[in-house]
Amino acid sequence: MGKRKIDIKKINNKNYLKATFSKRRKGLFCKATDLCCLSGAQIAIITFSPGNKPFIFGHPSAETVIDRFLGEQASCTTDDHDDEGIGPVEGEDGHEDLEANHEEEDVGSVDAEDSHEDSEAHQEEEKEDEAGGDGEKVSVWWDEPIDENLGLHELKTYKGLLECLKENVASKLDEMNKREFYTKDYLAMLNSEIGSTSTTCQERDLCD
Amino acid sequence: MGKRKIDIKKINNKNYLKATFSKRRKGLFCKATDLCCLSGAQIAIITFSPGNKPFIFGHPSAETVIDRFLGEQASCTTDDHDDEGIGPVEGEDGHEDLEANHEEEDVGSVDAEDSHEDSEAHQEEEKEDEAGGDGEKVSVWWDEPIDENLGLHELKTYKGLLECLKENVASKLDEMNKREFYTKDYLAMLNSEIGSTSTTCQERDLCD
DNA sequence: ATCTATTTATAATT
DNA sequence: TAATTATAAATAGAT
Repeated sequence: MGKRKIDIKKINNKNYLKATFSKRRKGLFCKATDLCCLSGAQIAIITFSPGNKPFIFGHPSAETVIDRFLGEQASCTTDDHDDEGIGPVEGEDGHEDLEANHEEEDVGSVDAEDSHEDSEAHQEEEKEDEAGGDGEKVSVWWDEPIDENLGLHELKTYKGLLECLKENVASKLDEMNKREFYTKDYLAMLNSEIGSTSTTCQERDLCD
Repeated sequence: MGKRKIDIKKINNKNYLKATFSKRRKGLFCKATDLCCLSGAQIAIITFSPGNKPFIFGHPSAETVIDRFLGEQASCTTDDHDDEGIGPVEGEDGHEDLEANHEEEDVGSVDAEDSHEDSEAHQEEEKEDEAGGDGEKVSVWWDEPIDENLGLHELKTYKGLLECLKENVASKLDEMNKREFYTKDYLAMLNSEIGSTSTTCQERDLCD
């Protein structure tokens, strides 16, 4: 998908690696967003970059999906998970299916494509190298100031994101309620304000 | 990317929904595979289809990546995770970064694109609908019979997958060792045979 | 499931 | 590091 076909093998040039990872991770998250919006599927993507920084995508939230996964795994493994009942499904792919579920869950992919942040929230090895620019941060897009350089298009997108957020928050609270989730001060943050009405994240074209 | 541009909004037609989810999930996993192979990133993707069936992708394995994520979250949340210390990183995106890491981790994305299986392994609602064909299953591609309609190309791919598998299995065992993982009878299955040598999943073009 | 017509994603380049 | 552009890929619609 570029000016030239490339072999899918490890990139060694660091700059190229960095550029490629960035572009493709964005593309991957966009694809996930599209898939969520189109099908209403719940998706979580956890990536650790070559630099070992986490990039997370989730609808309705990464935790929700992960927990559901771990929960099902656990219930398959023993009878109730206790500590680390991680299970079978593996680094594979190649299932095929899809059922019904019209009505029930709508979409609402929450992710903010272009915002730069600085990294942190990790205790391991971190060695700055080169190609300065933006680090990253495990923070949330809705905390970012809005103004900046938002065009009409971005504003529509932002609106869509907020609608998705509302939906996600509602679902998350529901989830937390049911499973007595403890997500740090996440709850406190979300407690502030939220309605829980309609749905469908239609205006959401981060992937242009 | 089709004969016509479509709006990214909830699909209601069940057949179309099913077809679209299948195609796009495959595309998503392919993208993830490529990204893993190109950058050596660790990626886990958990999806619950509209029919609430799980489709998992992981390199080196979904559990490895999830566990790492939860571990880091936990260590950020309190000081050491105890039970469910899920944390902050949310349904967002928009980080930017990438470090060095030449040498260290090679790629080895294990997933089998085109293999059909039947679903099961879930206790919830399951209603067969229409558009017969392949159901799905939380089984593993390497259990599938090989012969079928494999062309030269597929065989090369398969070879690559097996190499990746070997690598992943080695890493998984290592992981299990370190963390006393209990993964159902997965262990038993893997115990059968495995070397642990080289690496790099070069022949891996499931995404044609 | 296969097959195109098109739309997207993205490798190179600036 | 953010554009631009030429191409390779992904996929919507149809078979």
